[in-house]
Amino acid sequence: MTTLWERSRQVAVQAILDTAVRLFAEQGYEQTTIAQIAREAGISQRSLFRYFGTKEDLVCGDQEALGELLKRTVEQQPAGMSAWDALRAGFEVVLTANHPPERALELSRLIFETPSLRARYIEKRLRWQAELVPVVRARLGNGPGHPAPDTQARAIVATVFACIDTATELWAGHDGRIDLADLYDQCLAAVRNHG
Amino acid sequence: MTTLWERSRQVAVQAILDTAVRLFAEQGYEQTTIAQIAREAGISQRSLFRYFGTKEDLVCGDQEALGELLKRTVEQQPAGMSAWDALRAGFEVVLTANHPPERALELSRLIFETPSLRARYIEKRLRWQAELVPVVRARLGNGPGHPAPDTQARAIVATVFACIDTATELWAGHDGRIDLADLYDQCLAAVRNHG
DNA sequence: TGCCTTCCTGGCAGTTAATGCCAAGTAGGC
DNA sequence: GCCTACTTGGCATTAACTGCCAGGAAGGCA
Repeated sequence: MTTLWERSRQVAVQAILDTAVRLFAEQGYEQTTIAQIAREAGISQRSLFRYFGTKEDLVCGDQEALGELLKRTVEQQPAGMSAWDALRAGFEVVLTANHPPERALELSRLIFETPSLRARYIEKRLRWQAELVPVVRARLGNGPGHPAPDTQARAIVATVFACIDTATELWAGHDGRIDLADLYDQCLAAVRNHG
Repeated sequence: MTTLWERSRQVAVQAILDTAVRLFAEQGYEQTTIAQIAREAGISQRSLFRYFGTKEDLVCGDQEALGELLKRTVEQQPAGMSAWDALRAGFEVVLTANHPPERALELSRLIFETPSLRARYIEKRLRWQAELVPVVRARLGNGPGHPAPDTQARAIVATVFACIDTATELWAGHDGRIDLADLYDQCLAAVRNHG
């Protein structure tokens, strides 16, 4: 059994992560080098790259797990529920499963104020966005005219993520004082309510 | 007058661009090095970096000009026009001002299949998005209840770009056989038409 | 306890993108 | 024909990665 290895690996990952996030917050992402993180975390540069494939993964590495959770949650919503409501439910679950709010806020700020990081983050997200499309498509086709369900599903997923992104940016801008789910609802309402 | 300089610069830029895009198409983006492009274009590596700040700019470098055009076009739409229609008009203008379709298709495919390129592209797009928000906000406030116009404007802009992105990806996937503007309209309809 | 397999770790060298610096060249004004 | 402005290319350097190899620790087995 590799239990000990796994456990010490977890500890190491957490220690590196804490060091990295602290340094990023102190001196900015671009100004912090891998060498410095490795030194302060007491690990070799080479091993750091084995834990985290890239520097960006230090910030947005665990997005994959959240993407998986989102997909599963949306799938498990009752069959009658609309695609929009199912996605909204999934978003809610991911929110509660995420980092503690303080840390999430710190990470969000870092991502939003570092253009290259933000772009990478969105790019990663786009990958699991694609996996969500078939799940959403399964909830369409009820309406009378349902032209090009694939196009429809992609557009819906893309829009939901655009709103999540916008809401998160506003949330970080307000230092987390406004409820994130409320902001998301406002964004979606601005888009879907015809004026 | 720096006319001669400007002109020879234009020529040089085009020659480098052609070389780069050809090599990217032949052997892929990651597999092509700056050294190779410089060598085949008959220019020093140092100068190449002066023409194009980064390797990514060889592919999505002229996006800035399009962003400017988009913003100006949206601004100049008649005052009564809704934000959605103004953005749609801007999109249309950008489409016609873009590369010839064949080249645009090649570039789009390259961007969508190369993660680092796509990230860079997103990063650039996020910048115009931010600049468009005040322009769009100026077209709101007409409705009866207009809560948080900033949130509203951001959500609208983000959604429009999400639909542009989705439409472009579908367009590239269909080898440009389906009209891009039509795809965009379908995406937006899927989002805004309550079912 | 001693050996062996397996996996992890660190160091070293090398690649690639990107930046700063400085010397050499070239266009245009006087 | 000189002087200034601007460009170009070569050199050195940095930072993110990657491949390779030697050394070491964990766990199984006699």
